[in-house]
Amino acid sequence: MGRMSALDRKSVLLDAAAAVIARDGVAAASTRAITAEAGMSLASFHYVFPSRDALLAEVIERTLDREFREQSLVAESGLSVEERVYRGFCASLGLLAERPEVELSMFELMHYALRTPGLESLARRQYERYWEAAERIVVETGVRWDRPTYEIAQVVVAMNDGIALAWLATRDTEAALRMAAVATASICGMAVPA
Amino acid sequence: MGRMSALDRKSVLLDAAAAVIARDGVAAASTRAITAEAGMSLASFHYVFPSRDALLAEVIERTLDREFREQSLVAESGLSVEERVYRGFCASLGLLAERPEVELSMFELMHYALRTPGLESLARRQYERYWEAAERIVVETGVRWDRPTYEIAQVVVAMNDGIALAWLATRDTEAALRMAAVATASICGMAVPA
DNA sequence: TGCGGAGTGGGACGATCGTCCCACTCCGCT
DNA sequence: AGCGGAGTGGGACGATCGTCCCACTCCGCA
Repeated sequence: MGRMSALDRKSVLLDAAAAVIARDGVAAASTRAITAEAGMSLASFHYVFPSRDALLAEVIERTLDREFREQSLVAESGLSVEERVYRGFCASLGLLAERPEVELSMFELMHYALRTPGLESLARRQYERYWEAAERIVVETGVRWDRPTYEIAQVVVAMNDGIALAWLATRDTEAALRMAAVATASICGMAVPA
Repeated sequence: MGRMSALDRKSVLLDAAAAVIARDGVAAASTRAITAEAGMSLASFHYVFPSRDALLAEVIERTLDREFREQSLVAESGLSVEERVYRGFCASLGLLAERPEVELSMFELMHYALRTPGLESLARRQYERYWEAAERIVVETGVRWDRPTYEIAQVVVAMNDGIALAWLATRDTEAALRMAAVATASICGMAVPA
């Protein structure tokens, strides 16, 4: 590994860690596995990060932040609310089917944070960011709702997570799509007709 | 540790493993930690189980089986469907608040199975048992539904999981109760009025 | 009352873990 | 051109992991 600034190295290590975690799980993301994935020596790790947990904390922030960024309720004009919400769930399912390991590692990271002393607050904060990101999407729809948008957002997140977990465990796409349809109806039941 | 049959020992070890996993997580459930919890020597472990993974597989079956056994939609007469479904979600939330570690370990075990070669099918099978158990409860309500009961059950499980995950991450009980209310309305929207 | 085998304890193996240390290299500045 | 410090590599530390082995105990049956 050639020379590079500590900042670049940090970024490379974070990417490598995310890759290892997605491929082999959090438990397999040892300092050695991460540096090997990044193609650098073991010493470089502690030159940039004080500890493995410090890196994992940053991985959690970075990974979970990227999660919802890729998603947005398709705001094509001419589509009904139901159509847009349903497409949103389907898009989420598409991402899931495309890269199951990534979504699985998302859950793992959350649980790792919940288990690790000093990182519990990180889990809480990240989940609240989930909610905020979802709320932003809910607001973007322009639909009027019969209750606060953040409540809608929380329900969307919960249903999305529940469906994702079910699919990860069973790989039953039909069931997931059915659940998405029910979730859509449930969400849209809270929309106030224009 | 005195003498006991291999079968008793197996049971004691399984209980000890479940306790360690609930308290400290799957990653901390080493053979040493488990045998120490059970108060027996390390050698006894491999006298009963061929490997750590073999024990964990049995822990998964045992633990997840117990999960839904404790739950049932309160079938008190004179209560509306909405009331019963909502109470069911609340009962689930009560269990969650009472022993968060147990529910957290449930998720962890599921993810461990999904990550471990040879145990993926176990995860799938266990989740399908989840569905079956939930369906049994749904059928017990005696309510008529506008679609197959197993579809209702799958939605119930997904919503329950989604709400549980949100609560574990944020410990926001108010939000969880709100989501339970929305989930209830969603479920009951699929009930056919008598 | 022996005796065989099921059950038990403690130690040891090699592998891997997170972390640390120190000698070395090489870029950027004077 | 030389020099200081940021950046790098490889090896080593103690701890812990899963698994194994062997000497030992003691119950149940002949």
